[in-house]
Amino acid sequence: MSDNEKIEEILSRGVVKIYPSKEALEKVLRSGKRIRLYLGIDPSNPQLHLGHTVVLKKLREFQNLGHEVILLVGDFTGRIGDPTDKTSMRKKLTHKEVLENAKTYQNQAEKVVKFDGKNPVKLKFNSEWLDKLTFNEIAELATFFTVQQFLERDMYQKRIKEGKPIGLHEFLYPLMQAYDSVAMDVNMEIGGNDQTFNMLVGRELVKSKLGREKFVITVPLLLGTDGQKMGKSLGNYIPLTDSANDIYGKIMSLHDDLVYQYFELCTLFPLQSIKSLEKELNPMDLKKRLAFEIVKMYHSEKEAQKAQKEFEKVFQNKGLPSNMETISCSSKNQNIIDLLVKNNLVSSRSEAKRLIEQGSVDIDEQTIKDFQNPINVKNGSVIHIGKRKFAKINLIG
RNA sequence: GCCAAGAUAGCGAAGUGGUCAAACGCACCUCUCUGUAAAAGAGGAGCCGUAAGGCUUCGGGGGUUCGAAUCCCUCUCUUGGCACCA
Repeated sequence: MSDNEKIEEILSRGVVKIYPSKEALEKVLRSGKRIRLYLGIDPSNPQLHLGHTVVLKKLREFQNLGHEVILLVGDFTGRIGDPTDKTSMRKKLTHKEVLENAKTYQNQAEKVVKFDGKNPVKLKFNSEWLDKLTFNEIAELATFFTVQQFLERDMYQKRIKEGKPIGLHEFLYPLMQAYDSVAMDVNMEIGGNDQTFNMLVGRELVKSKLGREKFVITVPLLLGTDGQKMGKSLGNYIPLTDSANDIYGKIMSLHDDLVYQYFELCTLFPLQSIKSLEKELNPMDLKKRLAFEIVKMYHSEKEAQKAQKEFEKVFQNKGLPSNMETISCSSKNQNIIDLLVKNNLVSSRSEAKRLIEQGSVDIDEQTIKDFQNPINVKNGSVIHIGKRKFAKINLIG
């Protein structure tokens, strides 16, 4: 692929919008100029999930082209709390916690961007300059914007309509984020679609203070595995720290019509190949391919193969997993409820009964229907609860 | 400081004296089916008890009542409006 083709792909794949325009940015990139760009990250939640990788991947592409990439830890802004997620008032992190979180973040992000070798990503903290600002300077920054400009933001409009509060400090947040761009003297910022407003405020400020352009690229927010907005309460995201088997399984639980999007946004698979695969394979096989690719990225090819075999074995062929928990019991005759509760396979006796009544507990392929009669177990018997819980019995004594 | 509204299960949100272990939606769990931990369909969802039944839950505490998520008092917190800002 020529550089120009690369640029074209970078500016179109997994991009929602480029400000001021794709053409303008393209021109700069083609000129061969090395630009400085950054991504801001939130240090209060260092647990990365697949959604975060979309923007990191974009960052990596620019890194590969030789541009200067900064990962900015928002240790200062984190204290204020981005109004974008209003519900959780963040607790103030200590400097030590911030450093630890940043490290955790870095360890996970390392799967996507490089922090070593030539042209490594630089890590910065915005408290470095935001801590030093005086009230005087803050007030001066504020003169560049009007209340109307800020109120135009959808979210605020919505809250006004609903009679919900808007904290004054929430107006300060975009301002601080904007100042980051000035302080680092960047040419570009990349962020999720939800950050558009904040990033554009930065663009304004760079224009006013430095008298030049700051480009902004917004990338799409990855939808959760169920096709809804990814969210904590929905339990529909995939943490990068998940085991290979879990990532594989969670991808397999993806809605069929999200598969292409995940390929596009989460893998390095060439778009053309995805399109042709889409025609060749049935949705399940295509999804398996996707799961494989993603596990490969965050674990290894070997792990991916293992995860795939395991999935086929356990879920497609209803077999037993290769590794399962072992529980010890001392007698052949067991009360099934006691056995489940004692070994923490279920959380309460009521739950155990419920599961048995629903026919979800098997021992050696035999469904347990009655929780009153004692059951017979052998050494090596396998208890299977629901879809995913397995335990092997180790008979002692 | 004053006035008002509100606090219900993981989240959102009904319920305004007994039929409320608490509707509904989302998430969750199970089963059936299948091409998958997909979709679809069916069911479940406090705890203890084989069961009958019992016990603990609707911000905290106290009260009224045969009986309270529901009424009263009080406290805490959230929010809106007003006032103060000499």
